Amino acid sequence: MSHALTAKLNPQQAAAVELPAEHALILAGAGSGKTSVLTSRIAWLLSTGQISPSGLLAVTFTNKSAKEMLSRITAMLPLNPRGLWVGTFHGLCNRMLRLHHRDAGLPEAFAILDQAEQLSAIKRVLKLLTLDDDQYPPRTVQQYINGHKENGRRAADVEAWDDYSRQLKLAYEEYEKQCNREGVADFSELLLRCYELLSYKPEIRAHYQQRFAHILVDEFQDTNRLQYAWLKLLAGQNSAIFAVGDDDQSIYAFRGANVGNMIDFQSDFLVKHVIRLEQNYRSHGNILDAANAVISHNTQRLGKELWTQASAGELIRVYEASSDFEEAQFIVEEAQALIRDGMAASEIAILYRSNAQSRIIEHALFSAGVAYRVYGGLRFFERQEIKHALAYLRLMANPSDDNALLRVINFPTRGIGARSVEAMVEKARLEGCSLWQAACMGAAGRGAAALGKFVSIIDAMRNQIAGLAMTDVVRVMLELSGLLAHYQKDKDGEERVANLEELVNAAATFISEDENNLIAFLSHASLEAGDHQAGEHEEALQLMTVHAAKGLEFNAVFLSGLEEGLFPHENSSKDQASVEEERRLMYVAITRARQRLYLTLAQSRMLHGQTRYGVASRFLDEIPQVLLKYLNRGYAPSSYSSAAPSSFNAAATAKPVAAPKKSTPEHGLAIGCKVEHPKFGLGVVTDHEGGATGNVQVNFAQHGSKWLAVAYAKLKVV
DNA sequence: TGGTGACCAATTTTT
DNA sequence: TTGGTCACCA
Repeated sequence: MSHALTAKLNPQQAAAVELPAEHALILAGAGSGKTSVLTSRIAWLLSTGQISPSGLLAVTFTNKSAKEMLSRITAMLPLNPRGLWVGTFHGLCNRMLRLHHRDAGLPEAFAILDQAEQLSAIKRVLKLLTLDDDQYPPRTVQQYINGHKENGRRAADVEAWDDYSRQLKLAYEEYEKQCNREGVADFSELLLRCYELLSYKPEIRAHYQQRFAHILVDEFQDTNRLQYAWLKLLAGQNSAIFAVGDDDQSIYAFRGANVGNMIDFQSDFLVKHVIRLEQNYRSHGNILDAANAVISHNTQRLGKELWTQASAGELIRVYEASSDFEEAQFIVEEAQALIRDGMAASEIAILYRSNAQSRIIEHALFSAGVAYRVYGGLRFFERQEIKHALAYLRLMANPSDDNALLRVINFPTRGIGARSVEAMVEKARLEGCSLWQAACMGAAGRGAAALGKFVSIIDAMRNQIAGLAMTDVVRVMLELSGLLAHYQKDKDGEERVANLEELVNAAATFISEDENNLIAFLSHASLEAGDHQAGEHEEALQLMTVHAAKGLEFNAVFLSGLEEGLFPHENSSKDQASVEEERRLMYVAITRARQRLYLTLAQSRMLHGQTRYGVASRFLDEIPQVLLKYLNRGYAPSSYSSAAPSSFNAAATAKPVAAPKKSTPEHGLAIGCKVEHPKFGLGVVTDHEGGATGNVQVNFAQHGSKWLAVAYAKLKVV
């Protein structure tokens, strides 16, 4: 068995998989088969009978990688995934806290606040303390609180020397109290609370320490201090931690990731086994050479150099555009050439340092009629209508969830205005009770009837759902709350109604894979906000930030905006540490490409409404010239057409490509063009979103402005 | 109670 | 340039 598992691995990978049950650090370079090693290790441990499934804990950062790991393991071995402790840090902490909620000092039905909900909870605290928004911006306070939690500090542990920090500390204290009163936990609370559970309850700690003989950690370079401390508590005398990570891909310091954990791990745990996975299975040689060259400029490294058995491949193409507009044009036409040559659009990525850069590229793509998909944006459980629905569900599960109550008390509107809410908040404060209890006591004056109605709606919901399946719980809620009716009445509510129906479906599928339980469903909704965007598997160009591209790979990658101030970003070019982080980001970007890499920059760029003239990024200079091929040497072309898009088949000499079509999109729907709709008549295209498969906004002469789906609306260019 | 205009700030983001 | 927030008004 063990032979079969390691047969496909290289010697370093195999060595890692078959390490003895001792602490180990695996330095896994980009594209070195990290996930295979992690899952093979698990499969090896289980199949050789060294541990039972219950003795294993594997932790990741994202649900995506947790799912990936789980599906790979269950593909190798017949296991019930539900019995396995494989999940995200937050997911596993939540699981532990649910099991021991009493010992953790949490109500059974505690709700999980996401970032946005935490922010509104903090705003309430600041209002209560009458702290000025300008001096104490809610976002700053949020960072302050999370920062302390991620370093294991409760409000009581925080030092305050001056008035300002005393106020912040006070806000933290009050926020803690509020969360406890309402029975809610934010994301960092899940970790901190679980950490405290393990440290204050020796018998629980001992139980898990004994149980988890093997703890495997993915993306170890991304762990923060608290996550590291949690791992340290969880690992007992007989546990072995198998940490996999890459210090060169540490790009999340800004949200608390501490690469230093890799060094601390080695000394704290007296790690004997450090294995480097340096053979890369993804990229051609030139791309790896460029990546190695760039990252070698960093001083703080554990040291690692990627190599490949693959050929050198093509040179890295550099294109210097005269403007951001022209840069976008170049990328689009070049990408079209690649697609024409047979490359799948979904195998082509356009990367940028900051989201703002996507606009102009999207515009160019749209004008050319090329399908594309932008990563980022709202996720399913973050949509307004879904948030409202979830708030009702949460209120049903836990009436003292004031956050949830405030969100829906007057949505759909039922005549409970700001003053009534204000009065209720004041009442709750005086009585020291929840808003729900205050609401139940009724109100004086005109607001009384409306408030009574709200209370009876919630009561009715709670009475009706007893014994119902999750889907029906959601249905009842949608009916009684009036949410569904509200959006059905709304002329632009079609999509929202569809999303609410999708929520019913989500509840249905949830039952099949988990227990039929409102609380579990709500946790699931908070911890897994869902897909970033629909149409993930559609054939389209992939647009995303370099951060979002981590972990992904593409046949061809366009890395745009290689200018000082953009990449490295100007906010990160002052001190060495942040430049090194930017350089790691560059390293991540380069190593996304399998076969072809384009580096593009623009001499002028529209930034904050002003034209800026940039200088080439220092990272460009850090790549050996021999690896680069300038597509427009001698630059400053008025039009990029001087550089003919080159064929994807590297051996072939660039074949002549048709002269670039200027603003003649294949579907003909560029902004400003006149169209005719069978029902609405004549109009002008004024805006668009989502590419050729997305929507266009048309201002119709007779019927005003409307958003229409390109694919369905029978628009004719006139 | 929702809509409008002034004003300001402006990486990267998972859970 | 864009987007978000906020005060003010019908």
